[in-house]
Amino acid sequence: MSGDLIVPGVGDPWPADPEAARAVQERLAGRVRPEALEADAVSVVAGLDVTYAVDEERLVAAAVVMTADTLEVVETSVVTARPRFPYVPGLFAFRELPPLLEAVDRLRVRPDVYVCDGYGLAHPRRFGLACHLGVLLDRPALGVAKSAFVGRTEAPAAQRGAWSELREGEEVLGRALRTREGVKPVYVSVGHRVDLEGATRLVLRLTPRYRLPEPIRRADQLSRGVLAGRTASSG
DNA sequence: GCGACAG
DNA sequence: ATCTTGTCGC
Repeated sequence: MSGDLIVPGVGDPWPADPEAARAVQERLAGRVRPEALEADAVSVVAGLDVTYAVDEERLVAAAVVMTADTLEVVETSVVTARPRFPYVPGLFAFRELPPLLEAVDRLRVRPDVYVCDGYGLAHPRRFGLACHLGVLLDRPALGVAKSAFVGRTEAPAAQRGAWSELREGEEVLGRALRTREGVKPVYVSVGHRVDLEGATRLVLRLTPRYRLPEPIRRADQLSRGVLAGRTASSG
């Protein structure tokens, strides 16, 4: 069932170059299965993020599990690794996925949704990091990016909650969502087993104060802290 | 061909 | 992404 999946690990294949990586994306893209997500019913989420060292010789992946209602941290995990793939726009899942999957694997609590820092379907081959992670785990996942990569969008209204479609021609790839009044929007897209409306509403639940979803912010802080040599803190 | 290009 | 403090504004 999973024998042909590209999963990191001893003996598992991993694309050696961009061409092979793109082929992997094109093949796995067919496995993405959007489905309705009842955002208000989500109780536990995991925010994922990766921080790089200056020279990019080392990277730190972090997973922060939080309750969706009170945004309390339930569990965290951190994995340090060396990148297995160069950074290429559209292919960074091949850099971040190995340590992220390891971090996810170490969690004892299974979150309802994985919130990724990057794109889902809003990707050149419709298979961004959120799709890749979601498909490999066959679990709900969505992507939240800080800038646009593919597609075009009109600026959403200034108030929090306003959004506009991110589209390429007639194809809707995601939404530019205003999570804070008057602040630059974030780009939300479907990863796996969620829909755009549900993803949008969940992201709004996770952004009561800052521009980025709290789980992603916490994962970012955690990975940065570890990379900087700071020990696990409680803040 | 040229520029732009998630993190 | 990363290098980096204070500062202006709601």
